[in-house]
Amino acid sequence: MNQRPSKPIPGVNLPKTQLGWDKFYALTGAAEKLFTRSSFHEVSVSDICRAAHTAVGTFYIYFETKTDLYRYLVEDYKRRIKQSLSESIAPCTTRLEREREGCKAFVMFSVKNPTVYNIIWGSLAVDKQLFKDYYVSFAKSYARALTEDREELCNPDVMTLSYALMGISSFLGLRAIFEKMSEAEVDKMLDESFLPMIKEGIIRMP
Amino acid sequence: MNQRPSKPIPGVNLPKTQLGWDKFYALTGAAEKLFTRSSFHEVSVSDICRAAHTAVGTFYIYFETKTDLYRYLVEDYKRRIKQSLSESIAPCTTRLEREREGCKAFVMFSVKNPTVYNIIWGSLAVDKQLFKDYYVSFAKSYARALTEDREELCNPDVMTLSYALMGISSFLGLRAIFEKMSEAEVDKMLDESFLPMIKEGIIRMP
DNA sequence: GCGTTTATATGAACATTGTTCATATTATGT
DNA sequence: ACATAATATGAACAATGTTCATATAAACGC
Repeated sequence: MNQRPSKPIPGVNLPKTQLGWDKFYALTGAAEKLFTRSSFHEVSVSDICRAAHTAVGTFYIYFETKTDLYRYLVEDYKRRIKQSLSESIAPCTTRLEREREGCKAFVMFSVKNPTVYNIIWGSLAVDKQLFKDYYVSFAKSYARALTEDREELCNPDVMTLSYALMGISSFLGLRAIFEKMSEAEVDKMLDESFLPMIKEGIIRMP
Repeated sequence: MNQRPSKPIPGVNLPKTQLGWDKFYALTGAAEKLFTRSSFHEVSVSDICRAAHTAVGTFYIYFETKTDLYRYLVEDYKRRIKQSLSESIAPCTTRLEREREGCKAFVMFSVKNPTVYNIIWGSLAVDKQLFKDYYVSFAKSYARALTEDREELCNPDVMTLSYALMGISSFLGLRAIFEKMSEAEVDKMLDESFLPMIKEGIIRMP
């Protein structure tokens, strides 16, 4: 389930024994769970340690600050989102299908991991550069993918399209969380509203 | 410049004398300035009070908690954004124009007040309910407005449209901040990419 | 004007937080 | 089996959000 980080993360000291990894994942898992219900400043380090059955000192072996644990969660979510997207898009053959399945993957990921918004958008309050890098890099790879399917697009401005599509997915995911949507409801929203929107537009022209 | 809140805000005790209002705006003004550079958790109540030349006790006359001051700032941005939107949309006669001018108003507001993302999205790291209330109420009023122009829409699902359009505006605003766009560049993006998108869609259908 | 009440100002004091540290225990390599 | 590195622990510290008793200023009735 948990995948060990490949590249080093500033402020995070990765364990070197199995016992260490157990404690490490106990801490990150407990933190993620606590952040789902409460916000960053409502969760204390001792809350996290109590939930993970560790002492406070152990926390500071692996994370230099409480913020660094948060930074680790950002990187981990980024990896998981990209993986979920590439897996769901893989079998698709048209851009339309890729947009539908990509949007669905993101929305369902959001429903299953509502904390993703706290982590990604909340990164604005932690490290603005981290936040900007996240979306700029996401937009670039999105634009690259759209360029490959450019003959299937109405408009050649793939960068604006990328931001618009990221915005749509992000806010539909937000709504899905707010309304605790089931997968069937998400499918319905995508088929009855999202697909018509990207196929025909929003405003009916005479 | 400052406009006194009309409706009561939970956790905020509005002043009843001129001296009170002076201190109140000194506190909110200092806080907004401090939150532009640092995040909610990095700014202490004593930082705010020092910048506003008030004692800590005075802070707690007007705000029950530090979070309640933040809540006031969110409400103030909401009011300013809604005002900017309604002013820019007022002269429009079609839904298409309203979407263009509404989107432009939001993007230009973002460019002129980049802190808006720190405050609104940062509210996730402060009070999740505050964040949810902001977007749920925004979506509702957006959907209400779309319903009035329903004969001009391709699709009757105004709630999904609201979230999608909020997403597009939000992310185009984000891009405009990242790339420090000028008003001319924003106009170009809206005319060459945003308008075609909502008029004809994104995927070219056979 | 004067007296009373309400509103506001103040910073020391308190409880809780993020963080550090000295010390004890466990794992690893030879 | 031993030495070294890695990990575990919770009491102690500095800083934070908040409260409170006390002092000053404004508002109001007469």
